[in-house]
Amino acid sequence: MSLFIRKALRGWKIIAERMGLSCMSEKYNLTKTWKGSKITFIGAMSDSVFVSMYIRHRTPNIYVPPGYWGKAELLQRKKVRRTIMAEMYNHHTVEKKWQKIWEEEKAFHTPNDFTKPKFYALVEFPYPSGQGLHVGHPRPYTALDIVARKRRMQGYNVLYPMGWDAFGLPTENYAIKNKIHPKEVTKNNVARFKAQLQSLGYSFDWDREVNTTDPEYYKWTQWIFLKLFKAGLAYKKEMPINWCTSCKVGLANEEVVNGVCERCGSEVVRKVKNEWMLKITNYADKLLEGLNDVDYIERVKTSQRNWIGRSEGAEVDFVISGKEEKLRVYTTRPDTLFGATYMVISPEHPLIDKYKDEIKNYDAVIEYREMAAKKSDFERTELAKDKTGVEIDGMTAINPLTETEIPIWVSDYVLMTYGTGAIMAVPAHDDRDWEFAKKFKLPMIQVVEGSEGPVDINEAAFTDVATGKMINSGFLTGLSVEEAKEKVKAFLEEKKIGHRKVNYKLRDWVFSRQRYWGEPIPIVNCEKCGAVAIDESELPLLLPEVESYMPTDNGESPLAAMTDWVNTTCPCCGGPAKRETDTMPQWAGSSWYFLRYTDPHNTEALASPEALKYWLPVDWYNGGMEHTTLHLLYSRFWHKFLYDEKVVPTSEPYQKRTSHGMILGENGEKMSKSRGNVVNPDDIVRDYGADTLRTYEMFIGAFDLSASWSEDGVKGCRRFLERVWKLQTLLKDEEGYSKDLEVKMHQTIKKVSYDFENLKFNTAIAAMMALINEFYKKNEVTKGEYRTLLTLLNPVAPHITEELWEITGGTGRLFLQSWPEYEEAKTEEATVEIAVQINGKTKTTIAIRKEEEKDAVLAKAKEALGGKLSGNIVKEIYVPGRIVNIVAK
RNA sequence: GCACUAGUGGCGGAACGGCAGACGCAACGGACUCAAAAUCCGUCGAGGGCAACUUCGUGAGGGUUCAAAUCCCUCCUGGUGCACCA
Repeated sequence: MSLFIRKALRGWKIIAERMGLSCMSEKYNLTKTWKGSKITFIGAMSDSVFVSMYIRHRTPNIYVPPGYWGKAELLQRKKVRRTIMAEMYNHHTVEKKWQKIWEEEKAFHTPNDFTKPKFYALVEFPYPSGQGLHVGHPRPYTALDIVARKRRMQGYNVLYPMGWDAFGLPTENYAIKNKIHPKEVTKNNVARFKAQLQSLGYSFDWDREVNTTDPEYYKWTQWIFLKLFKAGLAYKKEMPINWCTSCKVGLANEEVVNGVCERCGSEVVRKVKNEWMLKITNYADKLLEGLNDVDYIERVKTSQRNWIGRSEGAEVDFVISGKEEKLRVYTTRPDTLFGATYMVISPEHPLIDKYKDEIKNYDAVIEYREMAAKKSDFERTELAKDKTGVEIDGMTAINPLTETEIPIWVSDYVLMTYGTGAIMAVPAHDDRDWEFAKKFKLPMIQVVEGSEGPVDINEAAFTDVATGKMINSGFLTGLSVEEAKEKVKAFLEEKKIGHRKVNYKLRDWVFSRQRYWGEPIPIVNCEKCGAVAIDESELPLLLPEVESYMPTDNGESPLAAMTDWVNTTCPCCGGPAKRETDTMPQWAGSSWYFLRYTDPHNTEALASPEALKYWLPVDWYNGGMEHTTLHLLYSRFWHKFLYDEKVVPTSEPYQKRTSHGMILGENGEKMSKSRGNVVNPDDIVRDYGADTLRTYEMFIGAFDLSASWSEDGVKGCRRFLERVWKLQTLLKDEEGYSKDLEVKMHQTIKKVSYDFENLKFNTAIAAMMALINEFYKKNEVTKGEYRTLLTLLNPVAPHITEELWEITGGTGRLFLQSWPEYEEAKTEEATVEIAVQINGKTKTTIAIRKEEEKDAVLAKAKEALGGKLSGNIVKEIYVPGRIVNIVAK
């Protein structure tokens, strides 16, 4: 920045201050800079007016040096003042004023009035990160704030709460790095987040604020864990887990993203550790069935179904040649059993060790196993194209149907964690087996043909289940695939060589974390009694104060170093015992927080039965797509468990689930510090106001799709609100709607009401913009029209509309008014303009009354077409009130 | 690879069987200004015509229909999720 610009900037700032105007950030002084030889210099500004000046670079008569600012000031002062007084909206004062009033009047306090109809709106509570609020946060919050405000106006008792999902790694990592207690870090972050959210004017009931790190809260998280433990759903298991080399914690499968740690991005390796597990798989069917009774967007249901991954198949036992031993496989295609030409077991399969003496190439097999173990799950699954494997020398199996001897291979494309860790390979009808067989030149037998006859299985595997017909399959030949599946399953069961089996992709939830900043697991390990639950009366089991939050290299939690805390007595036998030092994952606290909101200060229970009965289920839950298979599934699992335990009255926690799209940077990329495209909501609130930010984020595009930020778009929304503000100058004394705008008013009420409930906020706002354009066209607006507009807009822009309501003499508070009603009959024009088409191409339009008969309309249409109509009329179509189409040859 | 989702002016997006481009942004022209900003009025998919008008146009190609951006089939491209799940 040149000295000249800097001086000029200072000059404008002084002028602005003298005029009693706040000054805009320097950022905006520099946004528009060079334009040909000009510098576009935006100097001081009022709260809304950019008082700017083009200074022709190096042109003395236009360049105004600081000494001449006096003159400029005079010019500016007169004009700007006038504009501001008469027309301009000061968001600073108005927003502050109403936020204060709402707080004092406890405007959005939610009574537990069990006699009124309820509406429970929920947004995912944020993780209070050190970065503060992201511009993406307000999108879902504003959306449901709109719905909540509208529902209040419609007479519902609305619960719209907010809280903090505050346990978690980033806080702990920050604490370690900066030597501040995580508790302090959390406190600061929460304070900042709260202030930021409050500056946006949300109608959250802050009386019900919850925080997962509050002992009064996590007491109940621990209580639920004890219930799970007592029900046998929490168990400890020695198992290979995903181990993050950097965080030194075990991760749930769901937390591993592309083979690296979701949190830190470090490599994830397999490591055997004794971990707490939750048996979510016990609820797989219930979680699946429950989806039929809820109103989730299809995308979410599909994701959950795919994640649970239920498949119906059969387990089949293959006899190992010359032994009693049987090799059990799981298959979804038992119908293709006649085509099984070899078997594959996973490198970790116990059969290998059991028969080590008989496997002639044992060393080669072990070498292969070690190679596979080095690979992370990511590599093992990623190298899809290039199959690897070793044939077991000295061991074969017998196909139970064909009784032929087939080889057994070891390959890492078979996973020990799914099914039985062994498969029968049918290369003719499975893509993976086909690739493997091609590579190792293994035989293929076609047992299914298409409806058109045989297909060439040398080209690709034939996997069409719908049209396939069995061939070369003994007693199955001639059947359809579905028939064959049934028949072979029955056969297997009859001969006791196999049985029906349902399998799931879903795995149990790894619940342990070797971390400090989480809920302590309320278990005591006794040498005599094993893992014993502590007594409920001892809850909450407080997180002890520690010096160091550093994870230990041996994978123990930092809590392990606290010997005073660790050493205790067994609640069962009274002997010496040690406390569990692992903590719970962040997902624990967020799995039930919506229950606590219903009765957040209850000390006797996680919430009173009355409150739960009244408020549940959550009527509308909005959150990110990224939580569909983690948080959303976990919390449904906990809820279903609590339902079985008769703690909660509903089997599903959320009646309706919607998802919002991401807000991307101005360049269309994800916002991130490294890309330098982060927008801070504080800046937008300061420069344009909370109402503008809210309006903009709702107007930015379809709610469920991602959208790119645009500062010009923000200005457009600001302009809209200012036009609403300035409408006061056109206000007429008349009540009610003027005749010529009556239809438009009813249409707008209908559209906005519908759109707010259907996530179409962008078109709702567009409709209101169109409405005020009508007022401006007429150059007047009646009181009735204006008040309806303000009411419709209030959920989106609560501050400015409340102020205008007061200015224009509205009684009481706007947010307490009832939602405008429309009459269906009045949403339609008496006369409509319809298109007249010839052969589907629009030629002209005609105006008709909507009740006019088809013949009359057609006659009118033909008259309007005049000479354009030629040839023989074949057909005449009239869609009432829509279109006339004349088909002519 | 599989699943889901999307592809429409200079841009964000409307319309989701019935007049494509609502609404907003940007741009351009005009009014007001010494000037600029702000504001207000106007133009704004492409081609052709002095004009009234006309032809073409919703990723590509086919199809269904009186009528397709919208429904069906094949393909291309982007986004998201999952990933050798037998």
